[in-house]
Amino acid sequence: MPPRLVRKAVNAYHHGDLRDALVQAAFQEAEHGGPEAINISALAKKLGVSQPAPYRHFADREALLEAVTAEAFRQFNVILRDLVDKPSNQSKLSRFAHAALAFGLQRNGIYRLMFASRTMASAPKGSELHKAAMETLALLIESLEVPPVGLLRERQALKIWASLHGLVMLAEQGLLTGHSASASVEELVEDIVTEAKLALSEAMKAAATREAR
Amino acid sequence: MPPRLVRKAVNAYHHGDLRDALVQAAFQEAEHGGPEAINISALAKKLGVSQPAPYRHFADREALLEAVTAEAFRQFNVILRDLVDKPSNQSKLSRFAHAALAFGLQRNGIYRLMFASRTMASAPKGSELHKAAMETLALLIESLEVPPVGLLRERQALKIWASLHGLVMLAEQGLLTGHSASASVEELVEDIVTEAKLALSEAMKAAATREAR
DNA sequence: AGCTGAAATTATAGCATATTACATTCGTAG
DNA sequence: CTACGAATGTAATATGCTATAATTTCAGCT
Repeated sequence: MPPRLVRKAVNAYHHGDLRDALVQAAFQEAEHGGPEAINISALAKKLGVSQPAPYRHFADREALLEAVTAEAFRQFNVILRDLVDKPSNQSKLSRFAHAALAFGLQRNGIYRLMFASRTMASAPKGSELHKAAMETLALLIESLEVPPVGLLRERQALKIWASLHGLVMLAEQGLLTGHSASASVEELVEDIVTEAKLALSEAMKAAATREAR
Repeated sequence: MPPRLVRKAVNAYHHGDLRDALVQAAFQEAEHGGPEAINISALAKKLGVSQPAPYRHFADREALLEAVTAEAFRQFNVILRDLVDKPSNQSKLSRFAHAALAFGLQRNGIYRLMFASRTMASAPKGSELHKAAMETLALLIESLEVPPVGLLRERQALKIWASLHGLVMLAEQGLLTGHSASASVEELVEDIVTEAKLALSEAMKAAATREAR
């Protein structure tokens, strides 16, 4: 990220830092209504500038969404980083999982922007956005608290990530309320964590055995 | 579904069965470009009717999407049903998983319509759409090939569904390509199936023990 | 033959994205 | 301290899509 100079200029004509204001305002909109709720015209009106003004800072709507998504990942990663670093009697993985779930469910609009819009999908592999998402994965891997053994950790992490992400998505879509009284999402997450730990230790054992041959 | 009478009338003014034609055409569009690609005006032009004509059959764009999504679930369920019924030397679950993954990746646009658009999320619990989705879950449960023990099957099924779904979504978003040469999606699915079977048999054993006390 | 309702049509409103041409301000080099 | 160019804003406008209103066409019934 280029460290965009923040200008203090507060006068009628020049906004001062429209770019940042747009990202913040768009973030708020997405928080409630998801990606669809981000409306350039409405944002411009809200910030007291003309409709075309935002286009001075973003090539198109998609570019704004990209910036907002990057900001979202930054916030998400900060939450997870704090949580992985903080000592606790629960396992790091368990805390990671529940935090990710909570974020996904409570900050639903933002989550969809991050993981269920075309924005991420069209972000090239080396982009800031993609790197931010990979940072999330790195945090998950760290939360596994096992030494690197080949690609084993990465692989387990991907499966856990998929599980958690899928759970959030299905819950959002109202698809978890199976036939009768079904398990709560929280219980399912706890299950996932437990099973993942089991699978991980099994895999580590197997790897150690192969090593010792 | 009411069995909508299909009118043969083929004349310049009345289309004959515009409703169905719209659903089919919209399905095709979604297949390539996803939900966003469904454009009422364009569909009308393509089918040779005026722009407002579709509104005779669908209250708004969302209603059309809903119908297309229902059709998508119908097709998905047919595929899965065939596959679960057909005898094979692989496990039903394994075939289910790979088929679901293939559908999700190859028929990406349709899959997003089904699982990653607001359409499903806003479908009420008793709606045709919701029931169609629950049918998918029922098929997954069936593919587990275990007797019903409390809500154990359902719970496991939900976790597997979440894993598979999450995997498809992450793959679509280009988020599975971890650091170095990462595992292929197919391998991850196979892992998931294996771990699920293990967890399931463990859970069954535990349940049997509780029972015997 | 004429009535009626379903299914179209034409015309039009409204809104959002985006572009173009013009205006204003800011920082800075002379 | 002033002139100038880059940055940032405005006004006006084109385009595209959703949606509604008023009107027309046509098939089937009586």
